[in-house]
Amino acid sequence: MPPKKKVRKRTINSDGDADNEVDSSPKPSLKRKASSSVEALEGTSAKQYCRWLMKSEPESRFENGIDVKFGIEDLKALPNQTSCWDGVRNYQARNFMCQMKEGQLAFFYHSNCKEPGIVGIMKIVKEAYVDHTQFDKKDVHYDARSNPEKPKWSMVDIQYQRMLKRFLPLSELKEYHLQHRTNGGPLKDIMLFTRPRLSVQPLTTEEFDFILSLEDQEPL
DNA sequence: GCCAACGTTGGC
DNA sequence: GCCAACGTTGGC
Repeated sequence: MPPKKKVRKRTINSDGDADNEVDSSPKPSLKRKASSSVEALEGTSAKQYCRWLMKSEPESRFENGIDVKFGIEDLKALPNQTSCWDGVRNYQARNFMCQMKEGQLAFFYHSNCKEPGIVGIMKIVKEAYVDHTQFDKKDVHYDARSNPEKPKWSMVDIQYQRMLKRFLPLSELKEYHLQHRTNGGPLKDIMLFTRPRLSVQPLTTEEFDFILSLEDQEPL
């Protein structure tokens, strides 16, 4: 088992079923099947997702008396700088995690904090497997409706890679997003703003590369 | 702490 | 299957 962490990951909800998707989003485009191909992943456009953005809270916040804080510094401090990304309780987010392949990269995003934004890069080191915290009554993300015979929730393991050369604030990403929406550009459809509450989201390589290039640019 | 957006639940 | 009520996310 990877380091046990209290990772922040979001959301509670329930129902559904185990491994086949269930995607409650009323949203038009994303309709996808559980695990399958990258192809299945993206609704209408032919975008390929092989990069990710994962949110976690770097500041203390107590849920049922348990601190859910888990920032990039916490990840860095773990043995192997590796952790499981447990606690995701949203079908869309789970389904995206199930699409992740070993070796792919993800941005570590700090949410619900003073300075929300992207702080670093991590790598998927273990593909989706059962999130044991769903059966742990003491865990913040315990899900009484999940059955061990048919677990509902999955997680992946991720490993710290590096910090970005500079912090990329949400506000700056938003400016680019708005700009690109008007004039065209790689961030015009980025889920960070089109699906603001999704805690695990895919990025196209264009989106990922553009964001990464910002670390060498002056802040807006 | 507020609150908008939106996902989930459950009555019908 | 609709939809109102409720709960959560997360920026501000």
